[in-house]
Amino acid sequence: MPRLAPQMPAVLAENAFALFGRNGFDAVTIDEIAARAGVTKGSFYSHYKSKREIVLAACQHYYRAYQQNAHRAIAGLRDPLQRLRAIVEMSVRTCVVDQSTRVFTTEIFALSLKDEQVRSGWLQFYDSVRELYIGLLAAAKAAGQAHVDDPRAAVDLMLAAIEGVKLRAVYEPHIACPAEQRTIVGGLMSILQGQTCPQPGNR
Amino acid sequence: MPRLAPQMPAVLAENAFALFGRNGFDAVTIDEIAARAGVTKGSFYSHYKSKREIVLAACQHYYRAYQQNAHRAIAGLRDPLQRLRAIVEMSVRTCVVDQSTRVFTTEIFALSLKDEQVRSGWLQFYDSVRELYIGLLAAAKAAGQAHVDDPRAAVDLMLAAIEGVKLRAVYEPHIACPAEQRTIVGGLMSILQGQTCPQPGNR
DNA sequence: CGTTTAAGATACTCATGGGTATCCTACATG
DNA sequence: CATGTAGGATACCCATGAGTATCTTAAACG
Repeated sequence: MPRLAPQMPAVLAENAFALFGRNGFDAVTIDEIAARAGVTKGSFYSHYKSKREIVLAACQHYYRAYQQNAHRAIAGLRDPLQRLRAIVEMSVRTCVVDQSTRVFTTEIFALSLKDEQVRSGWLQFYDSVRELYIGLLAAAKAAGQAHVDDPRAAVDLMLAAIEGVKLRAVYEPHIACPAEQRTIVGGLMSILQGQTCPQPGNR
Repeated sequence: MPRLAPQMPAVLAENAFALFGRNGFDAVTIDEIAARAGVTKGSFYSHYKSKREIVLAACQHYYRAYQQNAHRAIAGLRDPLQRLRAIVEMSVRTCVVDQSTRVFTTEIFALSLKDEQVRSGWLQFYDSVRELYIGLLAAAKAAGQAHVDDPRAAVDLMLAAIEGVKLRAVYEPHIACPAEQRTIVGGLMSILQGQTCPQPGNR
């Protein structure tokens, strides 16, 4: 084992993620990824054996970062409804407001239409997120803070709405402003809680 | 003006749409589009001057088809709530169930991240759809069939949910089954009507 | 202190596909 | 019936970027 490089695969994956999130998968070349990580194409291929592999690695990088954010967001909170709201707010903040995340996930959708492994990776990630939400919602319901019949259906619909809002943000960047964010979080929470639906400004 | 070809641009656009909806923009070559329309690349370029132009034409083709479907769906109906429900059902049917539409719109999202004209075209389309929904919802509200405070916000959230459901359908094809469709339509309607939220099976 | 080994650099190959140059052909017109 | 014109066909160019072959270098190890 020669020089300095056990962390090189991770460094490449991070840089690939950053570039993919700015320009999309196709527009980013191996040379760019390698250059951004401070190496050349030759050594890139001694860590990853194809472009597809670095794409998969970048996806894993994203999934891990999301999970960390999620658990950090609810770490200090005890109240079930507060925990639910905190994670919804975190999702809106990172998924909707951050341009790079929007681009990256949009690319994942496009690619997963053609690549089974990308698709199954996303599905696994999505399932874990869904289960997390269902658990939080069930706890809120048990505490009498939500009145929805079928937590699973409510979570599915709410997650769908988040994805849709994310797409809309591509076209209407004003969604990123705090007031809009609050409206969105309110609408999403009302889907989860199962009462008075999208009425802006229900805190 | 020589032979038979005033309809050639439209023929090319239709065939391009079909291929794009199956394989995505990048994977489809000009040769394929031309061949499917019964001509060769040379004559393709006498109708469209770049690949980008045929993509834009295919988008217009899609937008027009959607509008036609929408107005056909509500043509014979008088009751405001029925009209609203009919168009939601149509959207779920064509957007969520049809694989080709899913692929095509996903590609539009990915491309509009990079192409201003694609983005503004979609935005215009989206606005017209939104206004249509808002009008229908306002009518339903006036008839006492919906109780939402802000129809615009409700429509935005509902449309976001449709987009999200469409993406989910890529990963979970069982969404296409009639029972799931009914659940989804029910959830979407409850967002619009502004009462008891996602409870499966509310007709 | 040489030998091994793998990270890294350099310089290629080569398939792909968008775009173009050019020729052909049929129809409309005078 | 000649001629101009535009749709259509054929053959080509060429930029791009993934992947590879091969050389170099420095750390680890006996």
